[in-house]
Amino acid sequence: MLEAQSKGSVMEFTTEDDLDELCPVCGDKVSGYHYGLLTCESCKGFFKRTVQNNKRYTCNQNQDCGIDKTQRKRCPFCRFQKCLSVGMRLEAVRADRMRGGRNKFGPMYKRDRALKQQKRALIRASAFKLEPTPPLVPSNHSEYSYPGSVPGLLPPLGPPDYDCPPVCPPSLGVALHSYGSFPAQYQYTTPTVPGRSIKAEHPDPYSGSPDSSLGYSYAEGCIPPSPQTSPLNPAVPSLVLELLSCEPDEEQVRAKICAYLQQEQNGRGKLDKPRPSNLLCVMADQTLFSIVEWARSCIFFKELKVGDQMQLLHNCWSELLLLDHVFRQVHHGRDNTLLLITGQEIELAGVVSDSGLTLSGLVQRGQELARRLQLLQIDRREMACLKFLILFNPNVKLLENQALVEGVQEQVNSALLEYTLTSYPQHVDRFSQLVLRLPEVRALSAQAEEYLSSKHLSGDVPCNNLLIEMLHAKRATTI
DNA sequence: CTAGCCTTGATT
DNA sequence: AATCAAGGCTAG
Repeated sequence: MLEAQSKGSVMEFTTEDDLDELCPVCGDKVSGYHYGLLTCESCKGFFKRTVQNNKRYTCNQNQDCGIDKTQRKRCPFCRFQKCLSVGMRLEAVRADRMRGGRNKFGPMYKRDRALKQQKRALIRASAFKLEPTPPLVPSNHSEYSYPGSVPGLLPPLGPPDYDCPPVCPPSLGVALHSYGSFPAQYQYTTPTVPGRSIKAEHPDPYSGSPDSSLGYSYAEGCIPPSPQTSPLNPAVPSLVLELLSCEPDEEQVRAKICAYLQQEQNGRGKLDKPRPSNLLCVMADQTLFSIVEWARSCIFFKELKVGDQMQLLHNCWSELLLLDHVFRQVHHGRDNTLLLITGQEIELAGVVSDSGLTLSGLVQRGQELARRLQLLQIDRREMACLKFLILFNPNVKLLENQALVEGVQEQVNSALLEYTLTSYPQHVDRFSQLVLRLPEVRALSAQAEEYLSSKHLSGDVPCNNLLIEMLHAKRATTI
């Protein structure tokens, strides 16, 4: 506990991992991530046996038996119900019984870890400063708050240390390829699936109905009373959760960009101070890199050939960039300052007065957009969906795999619709309120591109970078 | 059946 | 080479 006093680095003691948590099914000791979440070894085995062998149980009581470490053996029916209700994933049980390797939940586990760690850090932080203010963010829709946005605690642009001095080659092609070419992703061919209705681990993205992604059929009479998924989400469509799990870790992105800017600053002599506009440009450029990184690791997107990926990104990079900015302002929740991706705040009034008419107009329209989304109390799931709707734009022509793009657009659309209807039933036109923002995003981003282009032509934006490359590519390829 | 321990193998 | 979540094995 001595460490905590010297608050040199928050990341110092990441020890005492998640293994001290309790199994959400029975409360036993957790042994790792199993089928979607942290569970104990016995519930892992139980879940596996049940799904693999297509077990059907019945409850002798009222289907509400308490499940704990000592009683878990008593009623397998209720135990399995509990497994499902806490979120264990049927899809993670492999239809072909292939051993080893990893499945598509890998990134989700990673993200979950990061979140838990972040939460612990927040708890520690608030424990040390005896602050009687419970919530950071009034909105109870967002599951996490911005760590960088704690007012008055803005770091001086210097994250701890570490990794990747990003020697970024300013090319989308390189950025996309640096992944290595995607090996048509391993898919477990499911040659002989003995009469079971469980989908393979890697279902074809658009083979089935977007809903009912749990292709598990309950035996007659064993249907759970009403899957009131007890603790958290009221039946969030699984696709929405999937999209949410693709979201990058905000803090990591921030740290990376801060590190880059810091390095950049050290690189040039202390003499010439970079003009603010220049700095913003570099910041935007790095943000764009992070967006490309997000995209290429996204479900569906990573199935596309690099050519198609480039087409899609060329089409929507500025929209995604704009949306990233706007979402940040939504969370930030102050209309007199802008929150930058680095965590810094700048006075809105200053921006407006210092910049030309066009730029200040753009900024203000961005603020307007943020305000409307804020009034809606848009949540992170919805944000994730909107990003996909922008990325998978079926209007982009000449794609090799047009069908996937159209399919994804459709699926995300209906998943978002379902989500808004079930999670905000009192808010009937929420879905259209959300989707109607997209044309605005499109229009505003087009204006921003034009502005950037003019600045580039007049030599005011010296950066030779991804930003500019995208600008040119779009002009060349979009229809 | 249960649950602890073992083997696998893609990913990092 | 290490990781770690899948599946497998087998006493109790």
